[in-house]
Amino acid sequence: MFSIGKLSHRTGVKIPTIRYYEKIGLMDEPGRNFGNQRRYTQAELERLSFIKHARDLGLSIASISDLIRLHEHPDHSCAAAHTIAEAHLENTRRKLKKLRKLEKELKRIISHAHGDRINDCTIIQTLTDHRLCSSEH
Amino acid sequence: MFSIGKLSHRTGVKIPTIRYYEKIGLMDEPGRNFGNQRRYTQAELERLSFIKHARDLGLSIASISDLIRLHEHPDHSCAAAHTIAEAHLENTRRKLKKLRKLEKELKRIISHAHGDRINDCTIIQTLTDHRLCSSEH
DNA sequence: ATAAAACCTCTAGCTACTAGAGCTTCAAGG
DNA sequence: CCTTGAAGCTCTAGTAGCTAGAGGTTTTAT
Repeated sequence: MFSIGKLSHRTGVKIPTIRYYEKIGLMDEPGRNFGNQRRYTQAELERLSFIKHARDLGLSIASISDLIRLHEHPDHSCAAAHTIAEAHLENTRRKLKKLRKLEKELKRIISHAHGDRINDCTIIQTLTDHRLCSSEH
Repeated sequence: MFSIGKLSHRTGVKIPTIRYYEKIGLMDEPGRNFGNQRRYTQAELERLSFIKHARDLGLSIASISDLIRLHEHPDHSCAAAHTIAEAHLENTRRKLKKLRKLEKELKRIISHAHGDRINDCTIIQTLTDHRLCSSEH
């Protein structure tokens, strides 16, 4: 049995976050001791690790919720889990693509590659006038 | 003079968002016509374009607010604008780095590269047990 | 016995919007 | 001039995923 503090320490999930997960139903309500403090089982620790791990990988709470539901069905469909993960990978790739573009554009703006003089504050100029941008974004 | 609808159309910023920007002070309160409807000037259109562009590049409202303040000071410091942009580029790069790691890890989990059998639902397994991960994340 | 650390609940705040209700004003056609 | 539909108005509440703070109780260690 773990106190919420121990659980937090073991998983790296902050205490208020654990209580928040409980509130939104991502974690089940744990048992309580005589003083009304939460006591967690090993299974609950594992559940929280799962959540933490998935969050670290960028999955939304909704997706994690789905995964947990799949996990709890003894005849759970791996294909469905696969689909969720693939969708998230796709999502991650889209974000990557966008970020790469942004990085490029920011780099260009900062290095005032398109200007002649140094001190015209090309940063503000470029931001004001979209036509000064090299590419769509 | 532009109505809020025209402004929205020209900049690509949604009407409720424009009103939101006004509420938080990012856009100044515009003039009104006799029927109490907002009328925007060319300068206000440019301001909104600036904001839109900066948001598209991923800058936070707070940073944009800072940039606008710099912009409004006639003796504005380009160095300060540079600093804000650089900080944001740094930020973007950090995110990129993290996303790249996530993508790699997701790909690995999905292709169950580490498992032998196909149908153990390695996705859920791996998520439950961090030790099955290849790298830190 | 006492003091500090850990726990409890509850509310409100954060970012950056978005949606909806219920109302008023504007612009164009008849 | 009147009507009708589009566009505008304000206000509140909701979204994701937490985080912070107030004000109280329980546990733990000395």
